[in-house]
Amino acid sequence: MKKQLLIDHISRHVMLSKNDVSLIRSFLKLKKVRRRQILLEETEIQKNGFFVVSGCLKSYTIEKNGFERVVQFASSGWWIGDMFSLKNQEPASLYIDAVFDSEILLLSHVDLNNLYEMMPNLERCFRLLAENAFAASQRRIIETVSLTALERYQCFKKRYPSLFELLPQKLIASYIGITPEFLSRILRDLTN
Amino acid sequence: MKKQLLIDHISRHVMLSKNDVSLIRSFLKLKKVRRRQILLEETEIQKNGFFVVSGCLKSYTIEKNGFERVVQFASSGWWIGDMFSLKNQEPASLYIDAVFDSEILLLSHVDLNNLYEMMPNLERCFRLLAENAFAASQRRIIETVSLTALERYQCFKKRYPSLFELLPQKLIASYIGITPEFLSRILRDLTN
DNA sequence: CGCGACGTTGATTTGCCTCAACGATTGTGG
DNA sequence: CCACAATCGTTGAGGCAAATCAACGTCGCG
Repeated sequence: MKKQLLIDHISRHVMLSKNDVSLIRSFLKLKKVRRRQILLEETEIQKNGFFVVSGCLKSYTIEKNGFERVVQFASSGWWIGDMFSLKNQEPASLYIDAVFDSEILLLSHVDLNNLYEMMPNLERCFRLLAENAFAASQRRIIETVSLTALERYQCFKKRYPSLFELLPQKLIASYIGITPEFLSRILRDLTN
Repeated sequence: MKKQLLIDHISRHVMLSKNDVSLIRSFLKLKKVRRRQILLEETEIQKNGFFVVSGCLKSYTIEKNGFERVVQFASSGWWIGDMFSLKNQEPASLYIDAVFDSEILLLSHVDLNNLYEMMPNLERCFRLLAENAFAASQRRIIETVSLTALERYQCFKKRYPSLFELLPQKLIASYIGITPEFLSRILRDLTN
């Protein structure tokens, strides 16, 4: 069943009792979303964390000129959200929408905090997740400022091969911080 | 006493019993470091997390051309480290050194994990810290790619006013991802 | 004192963006 | 099922933000 994917995901980090498992399951809600469907908008307060079962979501900002700047992709087995908004229940600064038709699990901020009280193990799991996310994010900052556009492209391809195959070029360009036109030129020059 | 600063820091997030406090204190080691003293080098495995009591540390990478790229500053009351290395006991990809003469507290990876077993509260504290660090890091990625050099400079000044006053211009330039020469030009144009 | 680190400035180059136009593909409503 | 719109990738011309390289003044410090 769909919820099992999340249980497996958590179990990879910490041990869960049968009780824990059914408790967690009871708080999850499955949701199907269609391509381009928006799940979170800027200034909105994010109540639920999103865990992707199938398909793919992305978080992004919209700049003055209307340009979408992708912050993160999340395909099967990944969490996504606006951490500031979720944690502090403040207005979000990110948008989140579906890149393809997707299935996701919702876990509310309130329920998660209740689960922490009941299961110190779960708190450990989310500590580890946050630490990993932070480390990856630090690495991305370094890469963003110290690599060229081509190097960032190759880096993305190597690190997320499955995403790389599915995503339109345009979104990859946005993620690595260049315009679609310039990515197109890079690829042309690469194969001449 | 110096260790109290860290206790206060933790107490801002979670409640600690007297027992907890003395247990934590027993694991801390105070260390004085001099300006430019290196605390962590690339490929080294980081055993201790660093909590700054006074002075200022920075983490950075060194690029092919020898250029130092600052990833993070940490002044009084901040943690700093190579999260990947610390968590997984893998070779670090960052250097850490002292910007000024500093005093820091060392907390070993192993001791911290033992403390987690004894104090679920502490695990909560570090979950919150990691989540905050991740959120801040995400925000920095957005700013890095979507703001101009001048805007990033003003952003830094506003967000870290105390650091801003102390740090040499060169290091601020490195942090916001430009050359010292270009920052110099920006400032000249700003005050004409 | 003399050296090294820092900030400044000029000249030149370059990586990447902007704007505009054009096929190819996708998808969608009539 | 076709026609038309929307989206995507591509290409060209031109422009700008920021890097590079080199030279020079200044200051703090050993």
